[in-house]
Amino acid sequence: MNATTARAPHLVRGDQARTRILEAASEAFAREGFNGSSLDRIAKAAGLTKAGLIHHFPTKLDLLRAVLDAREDEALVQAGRDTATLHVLDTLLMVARRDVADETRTRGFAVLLGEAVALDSPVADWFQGHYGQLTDEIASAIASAARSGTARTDLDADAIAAEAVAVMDGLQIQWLLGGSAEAYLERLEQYLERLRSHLTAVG
Amino acid sequence: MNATTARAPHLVRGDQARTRILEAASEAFAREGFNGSSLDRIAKAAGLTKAGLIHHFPTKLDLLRAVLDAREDEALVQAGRDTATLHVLDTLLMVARRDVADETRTRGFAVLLGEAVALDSPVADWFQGHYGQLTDEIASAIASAARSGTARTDLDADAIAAEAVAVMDGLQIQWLLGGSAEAYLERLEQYLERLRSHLTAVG
DNA sequence: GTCTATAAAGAGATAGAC
DNA sequence: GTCTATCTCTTTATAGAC
Repeated sequence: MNATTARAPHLVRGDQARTRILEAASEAFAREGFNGSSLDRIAKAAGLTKAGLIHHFPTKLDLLRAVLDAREDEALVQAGRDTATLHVLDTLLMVARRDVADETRTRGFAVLLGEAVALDSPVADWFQGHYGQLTDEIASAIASAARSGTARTDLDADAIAAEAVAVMDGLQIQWLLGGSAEAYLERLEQYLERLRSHLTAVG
Repeated sequence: MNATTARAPHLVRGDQARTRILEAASEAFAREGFNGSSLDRIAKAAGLTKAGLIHHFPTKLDLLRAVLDAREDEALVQAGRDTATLHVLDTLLMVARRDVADETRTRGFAVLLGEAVALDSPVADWFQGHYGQLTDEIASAIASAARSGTARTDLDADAIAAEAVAVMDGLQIQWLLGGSAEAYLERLEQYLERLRSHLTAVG
């Protein structure tokens, strides 16, 4: 799928420096953003010099793209997902719980998302793809549930999916800006419950 | 309230350079973010040199704070707001419409918000205050409506307010990342209608 | 694959003339 | 209030040794 996951498994083990760099970069982005961070500091944190880092990632943008690709939301993409029923809503809550458990990574991506909103961002397309995939997955699950009689049929699955993703993102911002993780999860759960009621109510 | 609005009206007219700088900075932040922009380019866009800019805003951080303070969400804060009834929901839609009408400014603030999520951001407190004021206003309106019998009493006004703000922010991100402004407004309206039904339904 | 050394450019901020 | 000139520091990236 991407550069990271496409690498043969037997090569991953020998790639310790690359992994250390990616982790250090993710932390740096969470602390200072992409534009605010420097290759020198990231390299030092990863335990090598800037020139050593450049050997693995020729430009700073290459490093950013590698960090993004290394994420890839497994929670929804990998096996175990249920893309045909309203259990997607449960999956969303699981994704949020994992985000809370790994605050640094989540903060890093939130910062990168913010920077990607800038007009000339070179990674806007990455986030567009990321969001498109997520909302499509949710929307198709809702539509599928409607077809199978588990949900009402008089609703706009795309709009509902976009709204659910929006609530996740918006509440996550509030959490990262100083709110509590508990409030984040509680409010998301409360919203999803209400959404489920709405989706299963008789039209 | 802040440095900008506190300035006496008769002085505003003589402050053309300051105004031009703030506008140029807002545009620059929307294009390249805070960390990605430079005082030199902002100054040139405002029609003066970097040293001339520094005369008005001693440091880059001073400039950022001035841009933030120059916003101040009038839509909810100024006269005309209705903080005691569920008309706050209509006000939220009006705020979104104004945001759509001034995309550059909205994008600039979305980018700055993203950068503020970074751990060591010096303006995180500004956004905390901004969000706190907005959600408090909405929450108190909902609570007030509940007391007066216009809304049910068995709900968590703070949670609902936070959720509404989250939907606005999340949908706004989707719009700015490449979605259409129409979808943003339609989906927000759809959510607010459903929320109103929920708030006024019998508990 | 990692290093030292260096280039080349750009950043924020200061000093002082006008 | 705006300018020119400069300082100082940091940045990304390259060259070439080991």
